[in-house]
Order: sequence, then structure tokens, then C-alpha cells
Amino acid sequence: MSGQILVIESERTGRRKPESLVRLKQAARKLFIERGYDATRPQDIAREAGLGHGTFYLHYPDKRACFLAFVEEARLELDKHVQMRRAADASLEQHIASTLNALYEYADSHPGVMRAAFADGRLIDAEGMDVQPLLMKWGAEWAQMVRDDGRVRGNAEIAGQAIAGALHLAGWESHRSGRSRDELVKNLTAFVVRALGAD
Amino acid sequence: MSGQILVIESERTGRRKPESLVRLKQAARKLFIERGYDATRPQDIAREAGLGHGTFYLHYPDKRACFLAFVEEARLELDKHVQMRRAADASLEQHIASTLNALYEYADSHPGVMRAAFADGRLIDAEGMDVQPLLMKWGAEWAQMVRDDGRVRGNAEIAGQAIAGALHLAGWESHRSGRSRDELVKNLTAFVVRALGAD
Amino acid sequence: MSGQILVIESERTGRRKPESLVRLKQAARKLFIERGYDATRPQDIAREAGLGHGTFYLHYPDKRACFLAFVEEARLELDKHVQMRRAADASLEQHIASTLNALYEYADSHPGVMRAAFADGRLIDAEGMDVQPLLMKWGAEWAQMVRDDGRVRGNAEIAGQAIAGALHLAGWESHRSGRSRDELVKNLTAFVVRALGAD
Amino acid sequence: MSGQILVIESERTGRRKPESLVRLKQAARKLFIERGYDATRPQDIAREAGLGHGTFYLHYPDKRACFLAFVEEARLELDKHVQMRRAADASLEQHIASTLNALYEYADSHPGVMRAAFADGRLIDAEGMDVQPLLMKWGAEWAQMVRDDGRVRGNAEIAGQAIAGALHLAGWESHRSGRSRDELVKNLTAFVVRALGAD
DNA sequence: TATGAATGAGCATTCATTCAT
DNA sequence: CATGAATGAATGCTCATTCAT
Repeated sequence: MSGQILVIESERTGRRKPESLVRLKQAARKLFIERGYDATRPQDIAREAGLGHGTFYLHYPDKRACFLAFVEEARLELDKHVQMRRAADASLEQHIASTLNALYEYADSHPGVMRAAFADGRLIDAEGMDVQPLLMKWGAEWAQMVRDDGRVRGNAEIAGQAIAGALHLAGWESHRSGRSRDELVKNLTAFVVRALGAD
Repeated sequence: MSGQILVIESERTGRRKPESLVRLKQAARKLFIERGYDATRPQDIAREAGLGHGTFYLHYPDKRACFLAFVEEARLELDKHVQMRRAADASLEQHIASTLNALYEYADSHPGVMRAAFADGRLIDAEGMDVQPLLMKWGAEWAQMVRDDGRVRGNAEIAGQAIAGALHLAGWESHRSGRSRDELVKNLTAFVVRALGAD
Repeated sequence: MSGQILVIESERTGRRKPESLVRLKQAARKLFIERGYDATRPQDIAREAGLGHGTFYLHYPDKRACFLAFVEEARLELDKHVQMRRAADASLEQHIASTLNALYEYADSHPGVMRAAFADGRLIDAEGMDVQPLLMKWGAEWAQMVRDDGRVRGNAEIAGQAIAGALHLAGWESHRSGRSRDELVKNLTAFVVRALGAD
Repeated sequence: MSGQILVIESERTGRRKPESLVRLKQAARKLFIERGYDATRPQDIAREAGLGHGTFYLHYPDKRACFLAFVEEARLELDKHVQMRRAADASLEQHIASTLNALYEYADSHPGVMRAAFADGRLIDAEGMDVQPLLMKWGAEWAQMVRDDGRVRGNAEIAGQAIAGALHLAGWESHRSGRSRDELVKNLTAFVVRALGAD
């Protein structure tokens, strides 16, 4: 009898804990996207996950941590998506074009994710200068790309952040004004390629 | 003497109404910069202005309107500053360099203003798609500049927004990492000049 | 010069004071009817009357007094209306029938007045047991009528209040359920006539 | 012993939730009666119940709902009281007399309940035409009684509402003027019996 | 591990009234 | 008589978090 209990328990400790966390993650993602950070209560997330309110605090110290986890997950997901879609061995221009295409493709097919995730800047600004906002992490990745390419002589970090900022705002504005993705990608690719000083 | 009284009276009747508004504006600016939007209550603004908190609602319909007024004021102030510092008749490169210099000079000498003001995107996203966030207005101005210059063949709006986004994020990151303004301006100027395809 | 001033002043004290009061009365009536007591602010009344907010307190000590004045005016108006429409020399039944007809005719042609006015019960309940609610005053009038008729042997006051209460609730319910005035008057007349014990 | 624990536990889990609701109900009843609707804040009710004020909103969506629940409870309580005291098999006159006696007996022994409860008309008038004010529900019950009796040929609904209105206002006035319950009941019984046309 | 009842600091906003002009 | 800027007590309600079970 106790053996059976042990088996059940080991199954539980082995799988049940992660399971509720997974459900919380999914629920959090859904709600942060649908309603935004402010309008999403820990209680809502727990309920959406089919769990009690208290369980939320078993997995996250607070609401902020849960949101930042969602943002980080979104970042990794986007990274993965872009890396898969990106033209591998190609000219810089083709590389950038395919990257931007993948980027905005993801943004289109995951409406709300980017918008929700970029809201982390505010949270991070308020406390925790040690954490980097999503956009800035993105900028750092572009900076690395620039460094790897080796053609730009200026400060790669500045260039990387500039690119990230450019892609973000131009993308947002295009979304608001209903511009086509093609138009956006074509223009931005040219913009970035020139900015990187293709000499 | 009666003449003086008349003057005083006309000054008073002429200024009593705006006076409290002016004080509210100053107080709001101070607090929005120091504490941010969320942590600033209408009550705090009124108290900071030495007024009762009912008075706040004599001048603004709600907290949001007060904040947007602050943002707009900051935008105009920055515009004015940049226009005064900007090299007038000069090459595109010099023009951009002086603009960026003025821009970051303002940002340095008014710490917190930009950071606070850019938070409007969140407010505007929530409601009121008709209002444009500060950063996007800024992008529109750059777009106009690009159009006026006439050298870029692509979509000027996209280019303008891309520039604004680039300046914003690169500036923010530089501020966080303690980079010198010169380094930032030099690199960004080159970045933007190249991006605009000065061929 | 002082003569002229005196003339103007006497004209003013003779006519101007009442004028603003009259306008306040009209405005108050309009707003109390349209919006009810709670949703009507002294400020609204003054503005509707084309006067400054402070002027309100020149004529009424507070909002409550203004409302009670409105109620009293409505009561007198209804009284006058009923007295004019009422069959003079007739049987008790005819007398009552014509009274009820006049009553509900007024209620129909002045939608909202009765509803607004009856809200005084609450105000009076809260403070001032000395003032009588409109409905009770009305009951007292019916009591007098009963006494004058002399046919009822019981307590006239109770009968009067009972009649007033009956007319009020039956009228309100008929209004809510969309019953015709004729149906209401016919039935209530019979009800009251029987209740008064026409032996 | 473990059996006892089980009982306690099941009692606890089974009652913990309702317990705070019961305390809120009692507190609400007390305060609505003592102070009336406007002067009673949800916070006061919670404090009176020995609970935090957030708990109030765990059980009621808002103050209005709490009040309407109080009114409904009072109505049921009164109904029960009247049904128990009412003469069962008797003449119409005896039936009515006993009903009125029970009615005013309740009103006397629960001072303030009726007064507070009748204030619902105002709340219901403002919003929710679908809900019926207490007094009108009462009228509907009298209407049913009239219909069941079968002797009145007119519109039973009008008669029922008229009776309810009569009892209400006459009762209120008698309370204000200090009339004895006997006097009131005797007169009103005769009034109602005649009104119902006992021919 | 899981629960959900309980908490109370906190917030934006309203409005009857006053009083200096 | 008239004004309307100023006031601040007061209100209903929310929500991140805790903790006894």
C-alpha cells in the first residue's frame, strides 16, 4: 500500500510539479498577450491554468517574475524561428532580408506577442537595472552579428542597438498604418544594408 | 496708486486661472520624471503644486490627459532646443550630426524627461489609436526631413521611423552603459548618413 | 448720479433678485426631473440657469432646500390642476373619478415630475421629521376630503393616507406595466368609492 | 477520535466559506437599518462583520447587490412571519385583520427594517427595470390573494397594488404620528374589506 | 504540493460648499 | 448681488500577496 503510494508520489514529484508550471506558463502567455501586463492578475493566470490562486506563488515569486519569464520565452521562440528561416550562406543583403522576413513573419503570425513582450522595458526601468529589456537584448544580438561580419568599422554595439530600434519602431508604425510586410521588409533591408556601410 | 491697483487686479484676474494650471504643470513634470506615470497620483501632483486635489480636475479631465499634456510639452521643448542648436546651411552629414548632438545634449541636461515621456506608448496603445506616441511623432518628423532632402528613393516614412527608433534605442543603451555622448553621436551620425544612402 | 443709482437699484431689488431665483427654479425643476436628485449638482442647476455657481447659495441654503422647494411647487401645481379639472357638484363617485382622471392626466403630461418629487421621502426620512413627505401631505388632503364628506365613520386620517398610498403605488405599477389610464382610473375609482363605504 | 476530526474538518470545509457571508449579511442588515443605504459603506459592513473590506467583494459584486439581498431576505422573513400568524380558515375580514395584525406586529418588532427595505424603489428605478421594488412585489402578492378570493370583479393587479400602497403609507403615517396599532389595524381592515367589495 | 478565503493598502475621481474678488 | 476657482472629505472598488488548511 505504501509502495503504491510511493509510486504515485514519485510519479507526482517527477511529473506533476512541472506540469502545473507548464500550464501556468501557457496561461500566462495567453493572458499577457490578450490583455497586457496590467490587466492580467495572477489569479486569472492560475484560474486559466485550472489551478488554485496560491499555486501561482509556488512557481513564481511574484507577477513581475512571471511576466519576465514569458518575455524570455518569447525571445527564445523568436530567435529559434528566425534562425530556422534565415538564409544561411548568402550575401549580407540576403542574410538581412531573410532575417527581417522571418522577424515580421513571426510578428504577423503571433499577433500580440511582440507588443506584450516589449512592455518589459517599463518594468525593468522601474526596478532592476541589471536586467536588460527585450529590445536591448535584441540589439545586442544584432551587435554580435555586426561584429561577426566584420565589415563595419564603428562601434558594433551602437550599430546593433540602432538596428534593433529601427526594426522595432518601423515595424510598429507599419503595423499601425497597415503597410504591407513586403514594402516594410524591402525598405528596411535596404536601410540596414546601407547603414552597415556595404563597401 | 489706483493705477497700480488696477494693474494688480488685471494681473490677478487675468492670471489667477492659469496660475494654478502652471503650477500643476510644473508639479506634474517633476513627479512624472521622478517617479514615472504609475507612481504619480493626481493627489501628489496637486499637493506638490500647493493646491487641493480637487483643483487637479479643474484643469485636466483625468490623469492620462495630464500626462499626455506633459509629453506634448516635452516634445515641443525638445523640438525647439534641437532647432536652435542645429546647423542651418550645411551638408547632410553636418546637419544630422548637429541634430543628434542637440538631441542627446537635451537628453543629458534633462535627465528623466525622455524616459518618462516615452512611456506614453503604453497609454496610447491601451486606448486611443488616434493619438500617436511621442516616438512615432518623432519618426514622422524624420520622415519629413528625409522627404525634403529628396535623396532617398525608398519609403520616407519607413526610413523616418527607422531613424527615430535607432536613435531612441541606441541612446537609451548608451545611457545605460555609460558611453560618451561623442562616441554615440559620431557613430550614429555615420550610421544614419549611410542608411540614407548618401551616394 | 446717486439718484440714478437708486432708481437702478430699486429696479434691481424689485425685479432682479426674483429673476435669478426664477431661473434657478426652472433650471432645478428641469434637472431634478431629467436626472433625479442625486445626479443633479447645484453647479448644474446654476449653469442651466445661466448663473455662476455661487449664486445658487444666495437663494438656497443648500441643495436639499432647493429640492424641497421644487417638490412643494410641484405639489401646488398638481393641486391646482386637479382642482380645475375636478367635477364640482356631483356624486362622490363622480367627484373621485374626475379627481383621479385629473391626477393621472397630470402625471402623464408631466412625465418625471411625480417620480422625482416622490423621492423626497428619503430626504425627509434622513433628517427633519418635522417636514412631511409629499405623499403624506397628499394623504392629509384626502383625509380632509373624507372628513368633509362626512360619510365615513372611521379614522379619516388613516383613510386619507390609505387612499394616497393606493393611488401612488397603483399608478406607478400601471405606468411600469403600460396599463391604460382609463383602466386604471375606472378600477381605482371603484376601489376608493367602495373603501369609503358608500352606504 | 479521527472520526471526530473528520466531522470537524467536514464542518469546517463545509462552513468556512458561508461563515463570512453570514456575518456580512448580519452586519449589512444591522447597518442598512441603522443608517440607511447611502450612509452605509461596504467597508463599514465588513468591519462590523469583523472582516477585511476586500472580503465584502468576495461575496457581493457591489454594494447595490448586497442591499438588494438584504431586501429580499427581509421580504421572505416578513412573508414567513405573516403566514404563521395569519388566521387560516376564516372569513375574509378575519383573514385580512389577522394579516394586517401580523404585518404591523412585524413592523413594530423590527423597527427600521421596513423603512430601510422600502428604499429599494429608488435603486431599482435608477437601473434595472426588470427588478421589482419590494412594495410592488408585495402588491403582486395581494393581487394573487384577491384573485384567489374571486369576489372582486375588477382588475386584481390594480386592487393588489392599491392595497399594498394603502398599507404602506397608512402604516408609515401611523408610525410617525404615534397612532396605536389597534386603531390602525381596525380601520385599515375595514377599509380593505370594503374596498374589495364584500357584497 | 495545492488551495482559495482573506486581506487592506491603494487608487482615481466626485461634488456640495466656501470665500476672495 | 454675483462669480467661479478652490477645496478635501468621502466613496466604491481592485488586486497582489499571504497563510491556515
